[in-house]
Amino acid sequence: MNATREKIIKRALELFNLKGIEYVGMRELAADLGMRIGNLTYYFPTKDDLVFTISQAYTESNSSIHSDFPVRSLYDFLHKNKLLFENGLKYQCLLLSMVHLMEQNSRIAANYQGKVMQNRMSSLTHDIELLEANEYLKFSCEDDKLLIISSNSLQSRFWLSEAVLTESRQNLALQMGHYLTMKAHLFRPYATKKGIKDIERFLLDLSDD
Amino acid sequence: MNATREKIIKRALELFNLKGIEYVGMRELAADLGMRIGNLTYYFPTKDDLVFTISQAYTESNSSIHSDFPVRSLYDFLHKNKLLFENGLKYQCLLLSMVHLMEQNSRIAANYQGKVMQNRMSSLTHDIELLEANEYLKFSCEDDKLLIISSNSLQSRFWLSEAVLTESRQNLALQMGHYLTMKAHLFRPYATKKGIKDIERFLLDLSDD
DNA sequence: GTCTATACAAGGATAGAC
DNA sequence: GTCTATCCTTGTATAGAC
Repeated sequence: MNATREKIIKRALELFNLKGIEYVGMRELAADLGMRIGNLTYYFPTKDDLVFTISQAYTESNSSIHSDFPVRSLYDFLHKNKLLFENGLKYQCLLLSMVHLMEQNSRIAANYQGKVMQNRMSSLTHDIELLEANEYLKFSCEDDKLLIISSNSLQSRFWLSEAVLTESRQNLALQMGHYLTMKAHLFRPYATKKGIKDIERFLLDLSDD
Repeated sequence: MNATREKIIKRALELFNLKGIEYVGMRELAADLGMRIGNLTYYFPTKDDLVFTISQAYTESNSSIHSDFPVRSLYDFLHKNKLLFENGLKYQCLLLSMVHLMEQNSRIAANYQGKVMQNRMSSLTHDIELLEANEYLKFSCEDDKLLIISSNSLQSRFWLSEAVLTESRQNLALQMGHYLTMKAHLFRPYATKKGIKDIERFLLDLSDD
């Protein structure tokens, strides 16, 4: 629990979120923290190490959300997604540079393509199948189920990227509600009566915020 | 119609698609073309100019598709989307760096946020409303329509990014069918009987390829 | 263990000789 | 139209002071 190290991580995340990982230089970050580059590289030998550390914090907080909020109803599922979206917003720099990080930062790539991606997919599949078993969702064929999982995954990963094309990096929080509504509507066609009630309750929550 | 200029554009697009715009240096491109950097900058003063030129070719080819293929049925719409996906694949480097280009390349940003984005949205809205009028689609509320437009837009922009996270940059063509199927399924819940027939015809086309 | 100073390589950009 | 030389910025590496 090194104080300087923690301060670097905290401030780096702030600047990365504000301007984008690629646009914050190590010298700039060091200057902002009132230290020299050499000192920064003492804590993080390379920029990739710093970004990897931040990415670990992100995946860990995501894991906590998954373990802390078991999905029993469609409402639970949508609510959990709201928490995941909020967490994504906190680490927006990672989601906005996902493709590049996976191609450039070998530690992130190895970690992500290893367990992170598998966990992500299996927990999503598990949730959907539980909602089907509990009669919140109903699929007319297996294809529908697989494709909703797939398009849900895409939407979760890239809503922030889409939002940046409309608004600036600084106003993303304002658009979150729209993309959560979109997610709810993705599931609506496959919802049972019970499921629709949950969706409407969730949408009501959103309009209250 | 300068031959050298055209050769540069052609080869740049190839290398950018292969490795990503950010990972192909001007020196590397020059060497590949058997010329010096200075000569390259004679034709394209900055890398941004080169990328902007490529982006113009992309938006122009997209516009042609829109004007050459008027949408009369849901099948037309899906087929047009297939052509747009194929064109996106040809210019994958742009779609894979969209967010960064919009934040970094001021000419692309100005152009895109000006007419390109408006055209994109208005032609999509126009198509959907025509399909509704011709009874291929039916929406129970206005919200459903707006949200399908929105999520369709997101899917079109980021299917390639999602594909890269699963496969390498080199094998994206293989995944296109999956994302076209996903698109068809996005519209399925809102399709009339007539619409469903079109969707099934389109899916049949896909499985033949 | 913590930090400064400095050097090196690579990439984009620019001026000017031919 | 082509090429050399040079500059600036960014990531990275290392020697050494305290």
